[in-house]
Amino acid sequence: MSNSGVVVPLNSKISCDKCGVKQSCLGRDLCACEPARLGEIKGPPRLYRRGDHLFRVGDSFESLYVIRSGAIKTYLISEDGAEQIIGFYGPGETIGFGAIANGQYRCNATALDTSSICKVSFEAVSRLCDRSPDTLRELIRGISAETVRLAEMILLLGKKTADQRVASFLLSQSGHQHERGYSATALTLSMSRTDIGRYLGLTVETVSRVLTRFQAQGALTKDRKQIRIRNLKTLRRIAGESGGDAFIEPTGRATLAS
Amino acid sequence: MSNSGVVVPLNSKISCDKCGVKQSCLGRDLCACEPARLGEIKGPPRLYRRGDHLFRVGDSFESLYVIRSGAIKTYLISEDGAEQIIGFYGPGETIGFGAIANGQYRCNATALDTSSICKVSFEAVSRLCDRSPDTLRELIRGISAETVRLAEMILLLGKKTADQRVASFLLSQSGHQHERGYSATALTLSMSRTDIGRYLGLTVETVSRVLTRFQAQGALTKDRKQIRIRNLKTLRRIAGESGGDAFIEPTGRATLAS
DNA sequence: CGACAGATTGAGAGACCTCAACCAGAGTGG
DNA sequence: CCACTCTGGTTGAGGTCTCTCAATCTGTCG
Repeated sequence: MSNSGVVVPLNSKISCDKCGVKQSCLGRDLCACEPARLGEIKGPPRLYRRGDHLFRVGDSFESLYVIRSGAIKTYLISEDGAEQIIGFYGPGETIGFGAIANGQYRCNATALDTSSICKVSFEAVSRLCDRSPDTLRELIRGISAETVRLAEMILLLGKKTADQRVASFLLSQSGHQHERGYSATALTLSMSRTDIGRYLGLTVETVSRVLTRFQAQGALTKDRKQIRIRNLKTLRRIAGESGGDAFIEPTGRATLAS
Repeated sequence: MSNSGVVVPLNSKISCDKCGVKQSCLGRDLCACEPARLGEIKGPPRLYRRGDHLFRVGDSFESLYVIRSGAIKTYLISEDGAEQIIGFYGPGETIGFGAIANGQYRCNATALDTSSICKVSFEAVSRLCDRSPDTLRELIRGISAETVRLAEMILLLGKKTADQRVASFLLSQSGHQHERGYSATALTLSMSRTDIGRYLGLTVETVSRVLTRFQAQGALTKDRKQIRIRNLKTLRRIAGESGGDAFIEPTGRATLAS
């Protein structure tokens, strides 16, 4: 796109050097290798507002998107109009991998919050890969990791109860926030209850009820999008993760410590 | 299938030239580029019997596996021991992508039938990628396509009814068989009802009941693993695919033609 | 303040699961 | 050849987890 920075209050001259997510950005070496053509291969971070779309199913594929800040969801729409969220993504993560295969984006991507996103030309990344094995390895590892995440999502949707799904989701959020240097127990969710449901294959009401029950059981406290985990071990046990003194009643629903 | 007509005693000298799936095999150019080291980078096809494992979760990653013939399933085991099948794979398909990210296989893979499989050293493929952009593109496209398939699976598990799941599954099988030059309506399933259930997030009983109902409705006839699709359009409508004169009752279950 | 979207809570319904019995075909061994 | 076993598939009855429908509540925004 343009380097002129009209749309965006962000400084178009922001250097990749100082970017907070550069260590996980596929474009980082592009800056070093082809600084003169930077504008061509990797636009300046653009700002998306809540609800803005990065791309939609069927859009022709040009770029991967690297998230500098904010939160993005990707989703599919079923024939009868229902929305299934495929993933929530945050700073440092890259989206758009599915489009590589056939030149079209295969899901929709929209901002959950105001987000700063770098568009990275896939053509440029490909070129870079020819010379930089590191970049190539990073790209392939990124897509590979995504397949693992999706497979685990399939396990969750295919086999887990509502309690397990919500607990797993919270633990996952906790992990991500922790990785990014935030508290592992004081979560600030960027998505609505509705979106949590659309992600976990549950209705809003079920999500709400489960959270309420978790709160009643002392596993967490909640206030809108602020979730404070009070008992990580309990959540782990409910989620069915090992390491949480896992104990699942043979008959079904996970039980809390008596 | 086999070039020589003999199923078992595979000749280690089998040439990639004559391989039936060479057009979709990542290793195909390895033969041409490094024929002298072929045995090192790409073993001869090995035969796996029903139930044999190609790899398990946690095994250290060395190779991708290209299916020459037969059928493979990949699966995960949940904390409480339930098996969720992630995918069924047939001739020409490559598995093991998830292991690239962190050097360990992240799912289990086992043969559903006697299968002929080529192990392709990932290290060798990587090396080849440095010189062959085509191979690289193929590798990346393969993984990318897998993320798309997994995302669609998530949509199925998160949003679809048992009827829709089974219908989608049958249509998918139909498509694959058709691609491979077989009938699109006379299906020979390589997996058990139990495995279909483990794939679709349903119990065996539900799968069985749905198939029985489809048969009663004239959409198909079944005999063990032989499924003959009698009305493709009806199946498409049930699956909720466009192009099948889609009509879904607002309240829920898809209806058949009256 | 009124309108509105998001979240919560309740009551009832339904799709799928669980438990259980029964059946069919493929081996196995006497 | 015929029990016998065993695995996989089908069918039935009943239970329940989650959904649907609906009402209420809360914080936000104009």
